[in-house]
Amino acid sequence: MSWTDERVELLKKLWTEGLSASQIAAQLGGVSRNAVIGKVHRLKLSGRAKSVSTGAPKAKRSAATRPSSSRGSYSRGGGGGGGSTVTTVTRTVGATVMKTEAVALAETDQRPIEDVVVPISKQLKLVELNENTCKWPQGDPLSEDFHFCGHQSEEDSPYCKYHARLAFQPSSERKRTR
DNA sequence: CCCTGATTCGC
DNA sequence: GCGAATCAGG
Repeated sequence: MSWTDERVELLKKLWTEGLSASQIAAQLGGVSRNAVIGKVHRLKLSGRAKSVSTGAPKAKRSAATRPSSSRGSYSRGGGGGGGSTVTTVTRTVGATVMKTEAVALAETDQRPIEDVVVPISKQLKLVELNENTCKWPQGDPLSEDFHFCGHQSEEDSPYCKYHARLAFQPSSERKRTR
């Protein structure tokens, strides 16, 4: 996956909105959170809402300790999560703000899709969408290549583990209060 | 252990 | 330029 102009714009937008790197990575699809962070740095828009303390820089990164081998694949797996079944996607297309609501059922019955979901053509590449299929939308709902995650989801969750935590977790906001 | 961003460096 | 590996922290 390359960084097209559109993808970069979305990256900037989401980053500015305060989404985490992993969230953005999932939204963009096809890239890891590291890729997102790396791109963010290259675009020189790391700071965000954070204030950088001036006067006491603690840059002590020593890459000399990094092993020169051991390159592997990046994969994640597991299960868990569960709760909400409604996903709201808000995208800005040109000068028009589109809001798409996708209702997904985790039961043995899923019909409401044909009524509420995606204003585009039919179900297009709407895979099978079983109760064990992750229903996380990927891509632009207005585009032909719009599709769903489709990965195996837990029986109690409409999403796979990765998307599940992205869907209902305040992320950074959940930092413990003390 | 889960996550977050930051940095370095081989490609 | 890209992103995996790694670090440092919550």
